[in-house]
Amino acid sequence: MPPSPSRAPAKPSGLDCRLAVLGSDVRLTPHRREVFDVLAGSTDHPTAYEILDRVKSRSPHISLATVYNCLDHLTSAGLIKLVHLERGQSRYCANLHEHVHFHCETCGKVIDAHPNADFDPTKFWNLPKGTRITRTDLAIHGTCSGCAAK
Amino acid sequence: MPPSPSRAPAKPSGLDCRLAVLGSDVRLTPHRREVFDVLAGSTDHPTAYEILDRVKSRSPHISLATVYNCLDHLTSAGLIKLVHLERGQSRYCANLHEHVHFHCETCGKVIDAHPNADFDPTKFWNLPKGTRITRTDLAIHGTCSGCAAK
DNA sequence: AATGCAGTTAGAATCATTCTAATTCTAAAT
DNA sequence: ATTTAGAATTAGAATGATTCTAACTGCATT
Repeated sequence: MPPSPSRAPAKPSGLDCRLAVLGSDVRLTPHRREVFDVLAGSTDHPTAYEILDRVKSRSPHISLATVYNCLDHLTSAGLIKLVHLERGQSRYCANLHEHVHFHCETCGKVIDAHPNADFDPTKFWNLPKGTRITRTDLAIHGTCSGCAAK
Repeated sequence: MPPSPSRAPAKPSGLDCRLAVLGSDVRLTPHRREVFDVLAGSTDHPTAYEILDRVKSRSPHISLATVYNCLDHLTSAGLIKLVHLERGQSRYCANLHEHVHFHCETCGKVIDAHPNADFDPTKFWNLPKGTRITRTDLAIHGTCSGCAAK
């Protein structure tokens, strides 16, 4: 309904830009773009509701259902990642570099940690023969340096 | 306040047995024991609701709220583990050996995989100095050998 | 026996997410 | 330019998972 205000210049229309990643692709509609941009500009792993809040400043009429919709599309296209650290709300992350999530059990903060060496899960764990791995999610729980200092 | 810690050997009733693990302890009430036993006898990472179903054969009147209650107590005592692999229901696991979870995205099955080498997360990821780790959760997603064969 | 408190319960309440049906928009075909 | 089919979007309802509430039970200490 909100006919996007400022459409990108070159394209026939803002809708027709696609981004191919990992073999998949998504139509980057204005809302999907905004959701993606908001997430890409966040380092705090926001929830769907927090993303709604942030997108609202640009698209005041966007609905929560649309945010979920956009997030689902972006996730299945591999443009963002879904993170489950606790019960309750899912969190999202646009950092596509290989990384793991550190979750502070005291303040709830989630920090990305990047690898300093090659990590191959099959080196450490015995998976049944024939298993195919598509992705690994490592969550490290504990106390962040700030909370530990107190 | 669970009465006196100095309650020695002779157990006046089934309620009074405790199990100390990792510094924490729980009163193993009959329900908590049953919930624990059901989980310990399962290898499929059941949800709270599935656990309710299984406990019902022994305690037909147990309620879902009590199951959640027991699971929370057992979890915070370190007797069982909470597993988050997907949106939706949490799953529980009584395997306390170091292991990771393989999640088949096709059939939904969750398989425990055990280590064949020492795994030290700090060897691979740069965490801010001062971070304290209490536990790590590694989820490996993919296709299990059965599904991959098809 | 009286008291106090943890454990238990059913059901209500809440929270997160998904679904539904109506509507709007886009892209391709006329 | 118009039509058309299908995708996107919406508000609100519905569902599902979990937590909360208030009442009740039963053990354990007084």
